[in-house]
Parts: sequence; structure tokens; C-alpha cells
Amino acid sequence: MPLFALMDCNNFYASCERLFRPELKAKPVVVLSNNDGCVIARSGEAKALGIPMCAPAYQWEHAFRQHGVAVFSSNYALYGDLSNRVMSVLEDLAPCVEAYSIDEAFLDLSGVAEPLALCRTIRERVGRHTGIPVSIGLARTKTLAKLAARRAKKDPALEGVFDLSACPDPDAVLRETEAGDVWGIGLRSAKRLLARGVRTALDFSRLPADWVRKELTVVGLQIQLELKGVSCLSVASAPAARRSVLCSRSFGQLVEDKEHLREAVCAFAARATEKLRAEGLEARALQVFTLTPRHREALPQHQGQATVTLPGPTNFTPDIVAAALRGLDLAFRPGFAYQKAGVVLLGLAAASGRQHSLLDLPPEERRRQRALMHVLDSVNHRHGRGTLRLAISSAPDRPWHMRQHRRSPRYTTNWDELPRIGAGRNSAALACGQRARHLLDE
DNA sequence: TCTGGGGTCCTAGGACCC
DNA sequence: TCTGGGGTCCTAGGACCC
Repeated sequence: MPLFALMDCNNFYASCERLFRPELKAKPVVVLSNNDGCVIARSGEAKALGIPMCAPAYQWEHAFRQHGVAVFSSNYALYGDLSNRVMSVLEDLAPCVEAYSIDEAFLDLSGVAEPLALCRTIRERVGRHTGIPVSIGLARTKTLAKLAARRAKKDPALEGVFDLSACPDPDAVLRETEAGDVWGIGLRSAKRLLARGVRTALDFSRLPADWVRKELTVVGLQIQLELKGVSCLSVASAPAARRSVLCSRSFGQLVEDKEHLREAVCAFAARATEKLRAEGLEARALQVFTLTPRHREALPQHQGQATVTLPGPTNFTPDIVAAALRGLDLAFRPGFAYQKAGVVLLGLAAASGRQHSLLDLPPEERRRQRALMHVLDSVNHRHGRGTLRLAISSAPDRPWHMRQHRRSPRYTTNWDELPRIGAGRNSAALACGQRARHLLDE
């Protein structure tokens, strides 16, 4: 019989921020999205204050002050690094691990002798090695394991681990889960289900399959089977080949000036191309898009989008930037105040295995391009992102740059931002230092 | 003043082929 | 009156995830 576990870090970003600030242990903590726009993570105490997920930060400033909420800009360098540490603990203990997201992993525990005991060990060791609290759900399918993990998180009596496969009354768990909370059922599907009188995961699992197929496509059908205990999804221990690379940002202020938009698109294209090279990939096409602010209906709205085919697969920044600027010419309409733009690289393939073409650049020229990009990446890796860049992407204080006023230090990934044990700091600071040294020793 | 960023998958429809 | 059938590939748009 197949058996899956889902490990989910509790309030992951908020837990990361607390790690080096032990004085925040029982305090409400929230983490904001890029641009300090809205709430994307909350500690348990913040949830208890009624601060909803995705709450616009400016509407809650008063409540933050009133209740002494610790507010952080998002710090992805920190979260990414801690995520890697959590995943490596899992790799040490479990036979087959799929890092599903920054804070979740699926484990295939089919054939493991004592799966529940293993899950308890995992939870204890992740906590001891990283300081991140996690919940783990066990079940016969991935979709059910997600449900089990939700329950493990919610019910303190379970101490963070719940085995749905050994539950005497699994239907009760499905009955207590709203259909919209099932993995893969979003807002639209939940509305359709509700219109048919389906409220709970149990109701959904009992719908006629042909209705589900027709209304929710094969995706819905698969979810239904998984809820009934028929495993359709396996654990992918090797990550699938990437299909696209995206870089987009909301601007710190609305942007009308095309010149500023060109700078932004240039910077996004350059950043996306860096990611491409870091993974040894090349792109054959790209898309540029521009957006006016959705939430301000009084302003004239425009969504621009343009696709540009590159002459051949490439990861050479100047060529991709030039193509992106041609795309912007098509996606830009004057007279609008833009809030966001982005660049998507498409048609990805490994740079090493590429098909040669009659239209390719001469090998000497390709070598020259590769060498130039190698220097660019090395300098930026050593001295910080953006140290070496195309002249058009301009200085680091432009109106379109995002706001990020409350970012915590990159404690674990930047030598200049390590926590310090020093004069005038209290014992909490000492604890920080010990934690840091422990992490560095690892 | 002020509402994120980065992905994947499915479907329908059109272009094109023999 | 009356103009096939079967297939692939690409793209745009929608839905969903964290």
C-alpha cells in the first residue's frame, strides 16, 4: 500500500524571523510581501489577533502598533537558506523526499516499517537542528496527507503528527474539511461546488465522477480519486525540468515615464537571465507585460503583453535585454500610470545539449559571449547583485524600485549581517550567537 | 500614498500536415 | 444538395499552488 507524508513548516516566514529574535517568542509576528504590500505570514499570536492572510499592510498599521506586532519585510535570502537546512534534515532521515515548496515536503514512506515513529523523529530533529517547528500528516495519498497535516497543525493534542491512514473514522476528517480547503480546489471551483450544494471534502468525494470531469476537468477528477484513497500522484524526488523563468516587481511608485519603464524591464530581463545561466539553461522566446494597479478602479486600466521570439536559444544578457525592450515597445501604451511590469523567459532548454543551427553565431563569438557572462556572474556573486550591470538599468535609487523598509538581517547568508555577541547586548543576544555558531558549524 | 512574486498544468482554438 | 479524417504543435487564457 502506498503511504505518503507531508511535512509543513508552521508559519514558516514568521518562524524564521523569530529564530534570531528569541524575545519575539510569544509575540505576534507578521511578514509582509515584497514592496511591504500585504501580510503573507503570521505567527499564531498574529492569527489570534484576527489579522487575515493577504491583509493590505497600510490598513493594519494601527492594529500593528496597538498590539505590539513585530512587522518584517520579507527576507528571502534567510527563508531560502533555512528551507535548505530543513530539507537536508529530511534527506538524512527519509528514503524519498520531494521539496514541494519553500516550506513543505512530501515523503514517500511506502514500505517503511514504523512510519509514525519516523515522522515523530523527523519533527523532533528538524526542530533541534533548525529551530523551525513543523507539522506532519500521514495518509494513503498526497491529497489526504495535506489534509492530515492541516489537522496535525490545528489540534495541539496530536503534537504535530497525524496519521490519517490509521484513523478509525477518516470520513469524519473529510466532513470537517471545507471543500475549498482541499489541495487543488481554488476559489472558482469552490464556488461551483457550493452552487451544487457541496460544502465539505466528504460531499465532494461522493459526487458523480462525470459531473466532476465536466465541471472541474481531469484535475478535479484526480483530486476526487485521491480523496477516496486512490493514489494518482507520486513523490517526485528529482525536480522536473523548469519551463519558464519570471522576474517581475510592483513599483515603489506608479510609473508613467517610458524611460523609467525601460530601466525596470532591462533590470528584470537581466535578473531573469542570471537565473537562466545559474541553471545552465537557454531561452528561445520571452514575454514582457505591463500592468496598471488593479485595486484602483478610478485610474485608467491597461494590461500590455507582448511575446518576442529570440533569433536562437541564448542566455546572453545584452541580446535578451534588447529583445525585452522591443517587447516593451509593444506592451507599453502612453498615458497610463503603471504599477508593475515583468519579463518571462520561455522555451527553455539546457545550454549544453543545444541543437546547432546554420544561423548560430560563429563558435568564437559564442565563446566570447560566454566568457563575458561568466565574468559578470562571478563579480556579482562575490560583490553583490547588480555590482556589474548594463548601463541602462541605471543607479540603485530609481522611483520604480520596491519599498522594503523592515527587512531583518540576512543572518545566515551574508558575512556582514551575522548576529553578534557583544557589549551591551542581553542574554537573548547570546542565545542568537550560539544559534548562529551552531548553524555555521553545520 | 498604500493590495507580492514565481511557478505549473489544462483546455480551446487555430495553423498546419498528409 | 453535395467538399474528410486524423493528427501535431503552438498560443492565450484560466485556474491553481505556495
